[in-house]
Amino acid sequence: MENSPLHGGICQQPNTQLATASCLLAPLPPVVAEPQPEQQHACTDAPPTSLAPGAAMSCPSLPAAADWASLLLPPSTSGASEVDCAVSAVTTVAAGSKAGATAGEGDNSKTVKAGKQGGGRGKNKVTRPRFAFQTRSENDILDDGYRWRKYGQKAVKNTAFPRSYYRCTHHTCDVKKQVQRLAKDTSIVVTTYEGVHNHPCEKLMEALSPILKQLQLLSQLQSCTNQLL
DNA sequence: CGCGTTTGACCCGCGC
DNA sequence: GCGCGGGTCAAACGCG
Ligand SMILES: [Zn+2]
Repeated sequence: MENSPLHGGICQQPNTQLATASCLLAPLPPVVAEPQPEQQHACTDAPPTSLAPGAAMSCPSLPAAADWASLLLPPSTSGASEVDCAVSAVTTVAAGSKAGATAGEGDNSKTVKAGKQGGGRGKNKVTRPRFAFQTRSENDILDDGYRWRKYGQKAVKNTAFPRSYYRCTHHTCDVKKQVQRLAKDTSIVVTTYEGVHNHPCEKLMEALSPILKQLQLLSQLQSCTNQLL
């Protein structure tokens, strides 16, 4: 079942804006942060494919924000394989630049053993959400705004290209992600995030600070205006 | 020197 | 019990 790890309708939207919005909405959206003046054009949109049973992921024509919100917190408990409802949407990333392209994403609570070397005897099974993203990019390394440290690389069966394992460098954060390319479509990179960041993404903040500043300014201005009225 | 990547070894669950 | 496949560790190495 390694093939077609994601299924479902395709929801796609402009990346940069989209990424920013989702980041603001959710505390830890694994999205790209670099607001690059990239021309983002919608990739080939496909007609809504039949969703797999259990994946009640519907992507009606909604504003980007709403769409993502629904994507980020789907109440439905899906019972599929690894990444349950992985909506596939591929955003094209221009080569040479790290523009964000997000694709599908599935939430899955997987039981993983927490204990490890040296006395982690606890059968402590922690369930943490997993999100799968698919990106069409020539570049392997996509900067999503967080800092990752690679801790492993392994070749998986039936996959010509190795899979890389990354971990968030924050001490208070043990989010992991793995990146691999599709065997057939070399141009597609699948990124699977595991867990949630419990810290802000400073890169995103940095990129956003001017905008936020201006927002504050506008807010003040508005309040002043209201008082005058 | 501090930090991130490389890379083989190790571990562990699972199927036979 | 053993082999395999996938995930992680950690020493060594490289770079700014
Ligand atoms: Zn993190």
